[in-house]
Formats: sequence, C-alpha cells, structure tokens
Amino acid sequence: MLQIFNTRTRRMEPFEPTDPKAVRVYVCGVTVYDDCHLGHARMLVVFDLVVRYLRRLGYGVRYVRNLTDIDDKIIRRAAELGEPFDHLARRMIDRFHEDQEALGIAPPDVEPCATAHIEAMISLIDRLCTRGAAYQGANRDIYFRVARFPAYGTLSGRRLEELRVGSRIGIDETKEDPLDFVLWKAAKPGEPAWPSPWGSGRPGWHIECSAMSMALLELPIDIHGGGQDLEFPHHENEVAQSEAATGRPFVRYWIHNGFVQVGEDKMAKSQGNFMTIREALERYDPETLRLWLLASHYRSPVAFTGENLARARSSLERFYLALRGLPEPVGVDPAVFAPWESRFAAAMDDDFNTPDALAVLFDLAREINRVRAEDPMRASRLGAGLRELARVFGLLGSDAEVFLRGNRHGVSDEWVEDQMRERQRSREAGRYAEADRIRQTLLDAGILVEDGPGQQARWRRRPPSAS
RNA sequence: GGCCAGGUGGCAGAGUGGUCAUGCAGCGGCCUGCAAAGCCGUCAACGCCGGUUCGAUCCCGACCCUGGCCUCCA
Repeated sequence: MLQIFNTRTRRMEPFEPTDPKAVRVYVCGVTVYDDCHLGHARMLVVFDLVVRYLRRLGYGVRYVRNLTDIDDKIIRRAAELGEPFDHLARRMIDRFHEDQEALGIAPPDVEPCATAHIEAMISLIDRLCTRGAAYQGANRDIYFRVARFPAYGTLSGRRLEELRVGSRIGIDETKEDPLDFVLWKAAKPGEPAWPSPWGSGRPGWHIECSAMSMALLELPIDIHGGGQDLEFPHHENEVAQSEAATGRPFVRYWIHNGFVQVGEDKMAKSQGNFMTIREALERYDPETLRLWLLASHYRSPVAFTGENLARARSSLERFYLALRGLPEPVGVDPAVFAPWESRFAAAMDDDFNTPDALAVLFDLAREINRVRAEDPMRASRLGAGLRELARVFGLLGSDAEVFLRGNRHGVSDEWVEDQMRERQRSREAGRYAEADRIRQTLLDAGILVEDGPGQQARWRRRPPSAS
C-alpha cells in the first residue's frame, strides 16, 4: 500500500483517498513573469511522477495545477518591458507549455489561471469578512485575521508566538497583527484592477489557490503539493483561509518537493544562480534531465552539476544499451515480470522512493544483458517490462537506436554511415590498421564504434562532455 | 535567534538493529583482431562523543557541520 510522507504530520501515512475513482490533486504551479528554471522543472517532474504512479495504481486522478497570471512581479516586469501585463503572461504561458512538453510532462487535467477566477476569490474573501476572519485596513487592503484561526501554524510546525518574535516580520501599521496577510489589494493608479465590494483592486497571492482548488475540486483535497518554499507562508495561509471560510478540512496529504541546489545554495531567481529549462535543454536531452531529477528522493536536495548530469546520461545509456537490439516482444509474461514489478512497487509505495525503484530498473537491465544471448525472447519480455516500469518515470519511451545515436550534435549520420562502410571493407580485407584509423577518426568526431558478433557493427554518439 | 530537514564507501544515492542496495569510477577475470558494450568477481562507508543492547550506521542524549523556512520564491 502506498505510504506518503505528509508534511502536516511529518510522518508516513497510508494513502487513502476520499474517492479512489477521482483522486483530487492540486499543485501550486508557476508565476508567469519569466522563463521557468530547473527548480520549477523539479516540481513539474516530481508531481508528474506522483500522478503517473497514482494512475498506475489504478486510481482515477483529477490533477489541477494553476498558473499565477496576476501578481506584483508580473506587473513590474510588464512595466519594464512596456507591454500589458496580460500580454506578458500569455507569452510566458506559451513558453511554459513548450518547456512542459519538451520535458515530457503530462499536462494537468485542469490548468486554471488566477485571472479567470477573480469572482470566486471575491466571494471567498467576502465569506471571510462575514465570518469575522478578515478586515479592511486603513489602506483599504483586506487582510486575513490570523488571530481568528487558532490552528494557524499547524502545517509548517510553527507557533504564533515564535512567528511574532521572528525578527524578519516587518511592522505594518495597517495590520492588526504582523502575521495578518493580504487577501485583496486596493488598486494603485495604472495597475490592473477588478471591481469588488471593497473597491477596485486585485487579489493577494495566497487566495487564488484556495479559491481555485475549491472551485475545481471537492473538499477535502486529497493531495496538495508544491515546492518546499511554499510550505510557509503560502500553504499555511491557504489552509487558514480555506478552513476559516468553509469550516471544513482543506487538505489531507501535503507533499513538498526539495530544492535544486547550485553549489551550497538553492537555485532561485533571486539568487541569480538559475538555469532556465530551455537553456538546460540545449545541453542535455529531456530524459537525462528527468533521470537526474528522479535519481534523488523527491524530498532531498538535488545538486545541479555537470557531473550529476553526466551521470544521469550514463545511466540512461546503460538502459538503452540493454534495450537495443532486442527482438520485438511477443507479449507479457507475468511469471517473468511479476517479481520485478513487485519490487518496483514496494519501492514506489514507500513515499515514491525513486532511487530505490531505479535500483530495480538497473537490476532488470543487468538481467536482460545476462539472458539475452541464450534466451532472446525472455530478454525481450524483460525489456518490455523495463519500459513499462520506466514509463512511471517518463523514461525509456524512445527507440533505443535513436536515443543512442542522438541527432543534435556533430557530424551527419550519412557521413558516419560512409565511414562505417569504409571501415567494414577494411576489416573484411584484414586491414585492421586502417579500420582502427577510421575508428579513431569517428571517435574524434564523437562517434563510438562497437563491433558486434559477426559482421554487424554499431555506432552511437557520445554526448558532448558536460563541463 | 526560532523552527524544519539532513550529515552513508573516490563520487552520486537508497536502506537496515546482526549475510547484497544500485549506478559511475577503480582493480582482477571472461569475451573481443583491437576496442566498446556486456557478464563474473572484487575493494570500500555509515560526522563526533557517550548511552541502551548479546550486538548499532540504523534506537536515545549531547556536540560539530550543512541546507532550508521565518520576506517574493517550485
């Protein structure tokens, strides 16, 4: 049975969805003011994995992941660029979708934009006001009254007093309590604004996820996820708003993924140490990026280094080398496959333990290599099993030969084939010195030649070394 | 300062109270015209100090170190 580490309780808990036919998943997506970086990629890949695995377990899943298309950063960036904020957002959404597709992320079932749900946010805020959980400050902004929600701090494991003592909470005269957070911002001149009972303005950040998740999923939501940096205050505030407004439990399992690190630091826009997804895709193929991210447990930090990426690429080559040249599988053989499948499932059931599951895939690859000479059909069936399990990772979906040959770097396939034929003639004539010289020529061009049994020789591209 | 997470072999990275993680790298062998790939074997670790235990990397306590959150953030 699937066990999930629930941030709220900081324990492993058996996963029991409210409705197994429609598991409700909400993930906080991205703010569309700039291209996404590898930190976002990790979030996308991790929750893609979660949803894929839930579906593999037979659950029906309704996966909602939002787009924040109105906020301070968007307004500021749009002003810098001299374009309307919604125009900038639209452009970034398109680019985000390109990134998503390139990474092989299955799109969510629903991808709501904040600006399409302003009405829902207003009515939610209105409800909070009615219940005394919100108030209007002297600056006309609407704030959530944290004091009215005793459970505040439960998710992130903080106590109100500790937070108030925290040196980094700024004093704001318009708030009753420094912990109160904004629900609705009164419009300033020139800013995008929507009409509301409190005057024209725009939503605060946290409210959108409460409003959209409730609008698109029934409460309680089974799984609500996002990056670890959203744990506090964003998700804490979501809980407060949502539960104060409805009086019902908001989320059952909270899942937070760890960071991508550069050196000793978290990769972040504000640190200036980021690499965008599209920049990364110029240097690494999508499967390498995915495997790199999944080779660590989702809650652990993962380091962005050339060495780690090269390692991921090597791992992938090992898998594809095992799959290369297998006969077409004739069908599934449960007796052969079941033991591997159950080991894989045991790993994944343990809070999505991808490194452990990956070890199973490596063992499977070794078994394929072990039996391929004597029992090609068995090897082929195992290969089909390997591919099936790897699909949960979004990996090994390519043709092995195509992957190994690559297609983006260096010399043309035609030239390589010419050289191969030339070399083959030399070999057949026993002119090994010449054959070796051609091998070296190819190697210098990034092409690795592998002589197989009999006459067949194969080649593959070595990826450009990742410095 | 408060809170959270973590410190595992050369590197990456799981895990367990007492026989195997896994991958890369290394070493030895097999295979190969050579090589690559592959297979077999092999080396090697659990931050530090105490405690519990027949036995601890795994449990408890102290300490040291690292990262994160407390402000926008995946």
